[in-house]
Amino acid sequence: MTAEPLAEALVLNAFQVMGVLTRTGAEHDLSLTQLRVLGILRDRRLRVTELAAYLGLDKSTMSGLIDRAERRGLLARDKNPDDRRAVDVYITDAGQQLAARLQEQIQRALMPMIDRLDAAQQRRLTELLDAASPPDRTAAAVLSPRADRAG
Amino acid sequence: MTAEPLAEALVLNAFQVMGVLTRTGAEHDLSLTQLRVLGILRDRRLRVTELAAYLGLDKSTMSGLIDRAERRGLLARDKNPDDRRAVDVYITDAGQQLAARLQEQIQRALMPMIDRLDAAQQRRLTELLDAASPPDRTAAAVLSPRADRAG
DNA sequence: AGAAGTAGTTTGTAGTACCAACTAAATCCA
DNA sequence: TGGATTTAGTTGGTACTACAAACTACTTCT
Repeated sequence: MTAEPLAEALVLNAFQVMGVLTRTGAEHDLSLTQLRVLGILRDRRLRVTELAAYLGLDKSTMSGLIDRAERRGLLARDKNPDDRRAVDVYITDAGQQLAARLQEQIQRALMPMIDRLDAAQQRRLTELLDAASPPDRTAAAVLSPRADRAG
Repeated sequence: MTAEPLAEALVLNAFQVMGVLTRTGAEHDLSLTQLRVLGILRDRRLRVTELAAYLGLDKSTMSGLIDRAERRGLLARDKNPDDRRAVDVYITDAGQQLAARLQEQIQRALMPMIDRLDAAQQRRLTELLDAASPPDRTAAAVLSPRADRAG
């Protein structure tokens, strides 16, 4: 009782969307985190620590995450020429292709939800979600590159 | 291009909400999954396999999850009297209290998002999210008990 | 130049999640 | 009825995720 119904709806909705992301990732043997990494690096080259900051993870966690993605040929490391302690991480062509395929697939998988609304409702929902979103740059891009610039 | 902006908004929003849930859970040493288990069992007593089905997890995963929650005194097991192969899982008083506290905390943590909208917008967003949600009973309750009955 | 700080990796531990193999109990069927 | 099959749950093995602490290499500060 007195439960904030919008909070309820947001949480329920988030679980549904995360379910889509998790299942889509799983089809390609990617965890949610790996999905985010791929999405973030789609249009950026970042240092290990920057990447960790985007994801809110420890740098030691990033090391392993990058190792495994690198072994799969999705990401690669480069020594940073300006600061020789630093390591830049970037997405490979194979990673780029996979990211594009994931984007399509995620959009397709979200269509059942989207199609329950007519065009006007879709526009309105988009507006309201955008309005509710704090301008938070740690919220990772997962679909289009630059998604997190929109906030 | 041709990127579905609503898909984008839904994903971004989902990450923001999941961030809140993850952080709130972490404050109490609960993973997202444990959070969901607690939410689901708030008003239900389920067998291990039913619980696994709700969460989309393997029953062997459930065993471990329940073990750890039981060790912490949040859940308990009971032999099912009707089917002696089956094991019922239920929430303890301590678990119930923790779940209530989590609900409050999650709602509070979502307020920054909610407060960006005025009352009419909040109502509208709730309606649209509900309208977009497929009537999916595997989408778990996390806040109020019975959240998943609303769909 | 030496001290302090920063970037990233490595190591160790715990939790999550799967699959395959197993035990115990229920159901099927013949 | 009584053995074969199916179902419920646990156990054991493996891989990934994540953190903290310790460590190396490099940079920056004084």
